Amino acid sequence: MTGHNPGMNVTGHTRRPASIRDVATAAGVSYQTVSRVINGHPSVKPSTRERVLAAIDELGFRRNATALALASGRSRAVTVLTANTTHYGYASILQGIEEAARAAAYSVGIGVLESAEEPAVAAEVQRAADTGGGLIVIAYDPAGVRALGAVPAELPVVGVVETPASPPGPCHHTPACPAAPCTHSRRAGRKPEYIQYEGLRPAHREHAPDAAGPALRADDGSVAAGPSGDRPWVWTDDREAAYEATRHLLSLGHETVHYVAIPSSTRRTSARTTGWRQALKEAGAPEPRPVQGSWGPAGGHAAGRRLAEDPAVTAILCGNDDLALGVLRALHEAGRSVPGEVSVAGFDDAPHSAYLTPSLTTVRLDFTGLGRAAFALLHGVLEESAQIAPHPVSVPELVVRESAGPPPARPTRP
Amino acid sequence: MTGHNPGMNVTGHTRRPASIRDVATAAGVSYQTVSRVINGHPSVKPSTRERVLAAIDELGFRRNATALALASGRSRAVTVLTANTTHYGYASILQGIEEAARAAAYSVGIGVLESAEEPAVAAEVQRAADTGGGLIVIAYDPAGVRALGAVPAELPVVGVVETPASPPGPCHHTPACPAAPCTHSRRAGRKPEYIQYEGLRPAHREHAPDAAGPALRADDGSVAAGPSGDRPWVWTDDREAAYEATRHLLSLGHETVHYVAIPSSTRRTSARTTGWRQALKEAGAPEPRPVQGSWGPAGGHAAGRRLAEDPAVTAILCGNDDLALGVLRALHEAGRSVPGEVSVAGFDDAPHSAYLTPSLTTVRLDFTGLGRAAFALLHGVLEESAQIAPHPVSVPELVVRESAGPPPARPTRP
DNA sequence: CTGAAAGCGCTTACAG
DNA sequence: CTGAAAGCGCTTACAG
Repeated sequence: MTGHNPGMNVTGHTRRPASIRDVATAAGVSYQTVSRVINGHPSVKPSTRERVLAAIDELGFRRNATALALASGRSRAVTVLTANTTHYGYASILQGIEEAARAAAYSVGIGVLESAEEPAVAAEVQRAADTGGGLIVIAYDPAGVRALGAVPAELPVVGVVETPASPPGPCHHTPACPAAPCTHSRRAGRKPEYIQYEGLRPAHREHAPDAAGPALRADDGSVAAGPSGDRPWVWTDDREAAYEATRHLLSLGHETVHYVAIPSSTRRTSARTTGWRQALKEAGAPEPRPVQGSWGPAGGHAAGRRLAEDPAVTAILCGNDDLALGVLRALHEAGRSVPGEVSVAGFDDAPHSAYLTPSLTTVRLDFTGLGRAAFALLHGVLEESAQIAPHPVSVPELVVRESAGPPPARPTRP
Repeated sequence: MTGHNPGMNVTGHTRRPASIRDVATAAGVSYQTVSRVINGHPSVKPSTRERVLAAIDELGFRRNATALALASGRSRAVTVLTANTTHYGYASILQGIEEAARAAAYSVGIGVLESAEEPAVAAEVQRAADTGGGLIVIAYDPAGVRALGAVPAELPVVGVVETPASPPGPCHHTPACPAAPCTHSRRAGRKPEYIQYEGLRPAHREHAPDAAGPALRADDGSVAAGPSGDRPWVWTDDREAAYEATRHLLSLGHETVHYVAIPSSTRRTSARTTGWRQALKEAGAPEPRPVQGSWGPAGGHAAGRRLAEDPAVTAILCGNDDLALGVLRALHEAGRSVPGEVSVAGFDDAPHSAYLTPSLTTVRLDFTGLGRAAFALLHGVLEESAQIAPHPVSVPELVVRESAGPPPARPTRP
């Protein structure tokens, strides 16, 4: 009886939850035997196992997760570090992680990166590290990228990244470290989809302390040094998706396609921007300057106002659906009809996009699948026994709706 | 050296994080003294405190949260139980909770109630209880309401509820339990907003084991037996907000207002439905049957199609903005102009609502403020020292935009 | 197959 | 003001 937590109250009901000692007493065995039973240890006589199980049931025993974590050093917990929890993509990734974590009996915590400043990010990473378990960081923005970089090497982490550090290609297994398994890039269908690189298991880290491990060695033998360092990651091929969307707009007859960009995770140009640019180049279309947007509709609205002033603009690709919503609104305010005069396409296929007027042509991305894949990867790093089942993430898919069509019959440009 | 966690690696760097014993050795004191320093205990000689602090800094010591939780029984953690993490209201409440929790150095976990079936809900509550700390349950739907009801009495929990169990009114302090403080209902401004009832602190629970504690005794002395039982809760006054929105539509000249409902948290009619009905009654307007919707735009679309067929319908209030989006789309498909022929109003003021065409008249609700308030309340229950600062949640506010206007000059009804 | 010991990293009384 | 002891509820070797 420690005073602050008496075992019983006046009515004689147990107050403090039953411990393995309570179960042991009830079953007439030592508490070590109870431990064996709850851990599925094979060497327990069936009859005593029965008695223990009965006692567990009777007392409503639940193993104390805190004590388990302290004694064993493992914690069956994952915390998600992210700059945002409400935008469609972020929220869906979080949802996918939670789903998979729940299925694996992991608890999931979240930590929001409110600032992208280095000290604040470091503090948030520390906080997450303090709670124990593994980390998943959504590195779609500068705060996330910095957080991923600030994770101490000994912590198990997987990044959800915008672009892998190295061009995707088959892994080169390093003979020097035979114990480090390497998951080859997996592609579902023809198109590149997402690639899982399995990081080195903690036990083998010491064999390959250099920044770019074997999993990061690209096709051509060059060593990548991207934002995600040597940590395992998952991603969707945004570049490819933007490429397809731009080609679709071009195929409708537009001379070129303007682009309203989401903020990039790094100083360099984003994957979506790259894909858009590539399609333009291949088609020999003029390449307008991308308009910088934000994440929300307000940014799209501002960008749309500027674009609406230029009569030469007949097609606009937006970095996400919220941006597209703002663009649509700005075009409406400017009296330019969609898709009659201007075509608009988005990115993500957020839940509201199908119900807009006009409904939005966009690219569907499987964010929840991405979240599940991220967890599966982390799970594999955390538990030797957990096998990383190939976790399919569906390929980005162009969804054609009302907001994009052929350009005006008689071009408005002089 | 336990084998699975050696203190050092080959290069001589510390692998295992520093413990208070390491700090004690470095500072030349006992580890109990280190404990005193990190806990801000007053009786430590300034000079030794200095030395300890220096050692802490040098070793990069961070107190192990798991050990702290096990030894002290307190855990500075909150887990949020919710049926959904992506809808605007739910996601925003979660955001508010996380914000406040982070400021208080609490970790936040989430558990999704995927099913509303009793066994699944109970299992999820158990899982959340296992992780330790306090609970916040979003009880806007049957799954959440059941979860709130399934929380064991000894666990600290606050509910975010649709409607308080009893009509809001001043608390009746119970002289029999003088130690149980009771926070009086707080109103910001004229309109009812949200009320915080502070539950009994754990230490005093035994004095009032009856289901309805003093905090639940309503104005008239009747004892409430609502969905949230005797737990503290927070809420926004949806009834009042729906009442105002309906009155606004009526004031525009509509003969009556149709209603597309979100699912209710209980079998009884929802707070929003009640407010709508009350406004109609007061105005002597005919009361159409509410159309049952879901949470998303698809439900609104289905409801909108039916309402579009009835030429007598000139005004539609929707249970949330996503529903309104679907209704808007259905009206457009049916060739009925908004607001020319039909007026539409939503609920929530989701981020996209201002950018729709027509932009949506709606009621702005402060969900993040509600989340912060929920955490503040829990914090007060968890820590004697934590003072529950009056945590203002802004009053629901009608936002008038383009989607609602006067009815057609010549009524379309026969 | 099962029990007794030591330990995970802390805190909380209890001594001095 | 500071140290030595016992304990939180488990697990992991170590005996038998």
